[in-house]
Amino acid sequence: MLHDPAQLDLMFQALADPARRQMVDRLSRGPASVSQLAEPLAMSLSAVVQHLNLLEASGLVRTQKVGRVRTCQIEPKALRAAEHWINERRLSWERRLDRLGDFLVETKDET
Amino acid sequence: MLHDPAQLDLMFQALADPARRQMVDRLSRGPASVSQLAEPLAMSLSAVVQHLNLLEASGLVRTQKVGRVRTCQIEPKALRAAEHWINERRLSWERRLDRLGDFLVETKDET
DNA sequence: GCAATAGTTAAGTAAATGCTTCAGTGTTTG
DNA sequence: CAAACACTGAAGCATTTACTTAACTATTGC
Repeated sequence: MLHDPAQLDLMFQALADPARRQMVDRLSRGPASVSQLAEPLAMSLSAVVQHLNLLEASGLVRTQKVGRVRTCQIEPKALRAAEHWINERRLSWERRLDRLGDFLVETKDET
Repeated sequence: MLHDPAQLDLMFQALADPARRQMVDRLSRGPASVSQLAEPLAMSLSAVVQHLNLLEASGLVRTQKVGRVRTCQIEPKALRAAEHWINERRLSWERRLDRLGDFLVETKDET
């Protein structure tokens, strides 16, 4: 479910915005309400709610409402999925470089 | 230089687009020319060049022109920077959960 | 019950994004 | 040298994005 390309798309899209990354950063230090998330941001509460909805749709953040306050937390599984996508590509490249290096070493003294 | 927030911004922005991620994916399997990058994509070569320029500006891809062909490769250091950003936030959250778990275990038999 | 609090929703708008086409620029190849 | 090749750049356009304001709905505290 987390590796389906549509979800991955939403995640990277969500992480593309500085305000949303700041929200994720704040949440990485612990849960927060919508107003707490909004506090350091130079925009209306309404804008923050819209960002938060994107973050939730992407799976990066989970929220639950108790009374009138919505408490938000990070969903580490989603973060891990994005991390994993990048990591696989990087490793694929680096393994390729390693093989190339091996080949060069092997052929070095075959002149 | 890679951890400066502006560069990180460009990187996540670059990774947000599916076509650009597909290009990164292709490049993770080895270098490619602009036309080779364009081949699987359902858009004009010109559009691909525009995506490529973003990828290069973000630091994720490095290119060099020899004759009339521009050869592109992944810059693993940049990928690592994006990876690192996500990883730190996830770990920060998970460490917090661990401490919380420890606390609950420690307090359990103090009834 | 009536404020104040915490958030939600809708509508509008300016700017950014992701394309397209078209008219180039250098570079090889026959 | 001429034609094909591999891009490149500018202009234009439709859509999406990131906001804003304003009106509204639930809670909670006095």
